[in-house]
Amino acid sequence: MVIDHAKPDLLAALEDLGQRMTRPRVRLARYLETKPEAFSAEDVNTELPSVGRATIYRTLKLLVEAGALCKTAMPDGSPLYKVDYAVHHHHIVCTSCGKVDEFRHPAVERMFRAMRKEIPGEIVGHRLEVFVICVNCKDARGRASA
Amino acid sequence: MVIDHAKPDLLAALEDLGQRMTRPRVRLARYLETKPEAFSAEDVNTELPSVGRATIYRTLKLLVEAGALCKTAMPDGSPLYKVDYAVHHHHIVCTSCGKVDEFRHPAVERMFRAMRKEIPGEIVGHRLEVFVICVNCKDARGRASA
DNA sequence: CTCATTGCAAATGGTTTGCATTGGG
DNA sequence: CCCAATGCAAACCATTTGCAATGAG
Repeated sequence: MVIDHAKPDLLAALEDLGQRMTRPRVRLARYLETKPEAFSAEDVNTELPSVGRATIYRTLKLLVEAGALCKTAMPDGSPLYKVDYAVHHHHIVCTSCGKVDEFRHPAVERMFRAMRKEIPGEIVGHRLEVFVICVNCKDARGRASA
Repeated sequence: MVIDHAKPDLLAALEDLGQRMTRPRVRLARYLETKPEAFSAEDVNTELPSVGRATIYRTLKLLVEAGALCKTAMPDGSPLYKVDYAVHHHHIVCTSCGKVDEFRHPAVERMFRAMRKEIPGEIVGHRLEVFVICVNCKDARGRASA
């Protein structure tokens, strides 16, 4: 059910939006494509000092609009970005290490179909996140307290 | 499926947490109990000038911990509070007027049960919001463009 | 009385903006 | 060339915090 990674193409996504291929954007795209894990805007700002903070925020927003990146959030609401590997999915966020996995499950689609029929008004979107302590973090705890 | 309102008791919730019943807290609780709709912390700060901003933020946090208030968010992530009327539920947020309804649906519980079996790691929480254009807003649009 | 709580005002921190400069097409 | 895009620094703004004064138990 957890979805395997596929190759993203962030530059193509920007091109689709009719955006110019500037040097900072290419740098950002290349950098993000190497990132298997979720990250915050500030992470990028720290790890990619050759691109200005404003450009990072502006480009992340573009990439989310383009559907190449998705924006989740920790339980406290602080935003988390992740390169988008699957068409339609939701997120499993480890509250301990911040790792984000994508998942898809028939029960989820079933649920939304059922709700669509019964909720008054027009459904325009949704947000679904599952918070976990991932197996790695769980193991680490076991070891620490042993 | 949309849940009907019942009477909340915010003061009791604070008492359960072993908190003192101070004047500002009583004022806040009374005020919130009259609010049928969702609100932001800043809304309260504006509409209840007799209570300091810091106390408002501190008390809202307490009430969320106590389970008397729940914290949702708009699609852009800006937080929204709402008096909690049902035991376990999720939210339908109108992106046009900000109205928040509570709902509960067997398909939702089924979905989480199914996921619990298949997700690696221990599930510690979740977030589910459905964004809609509510019937009122839809009507208003129809009238405007007619 | 004592210590939790308050309220102010200042600090914080992530995000956005104004504007002169740069560089892609 | 021209205008979109950049980068810096300042502005923003919701939220948090330090601390002296207050008041609940």
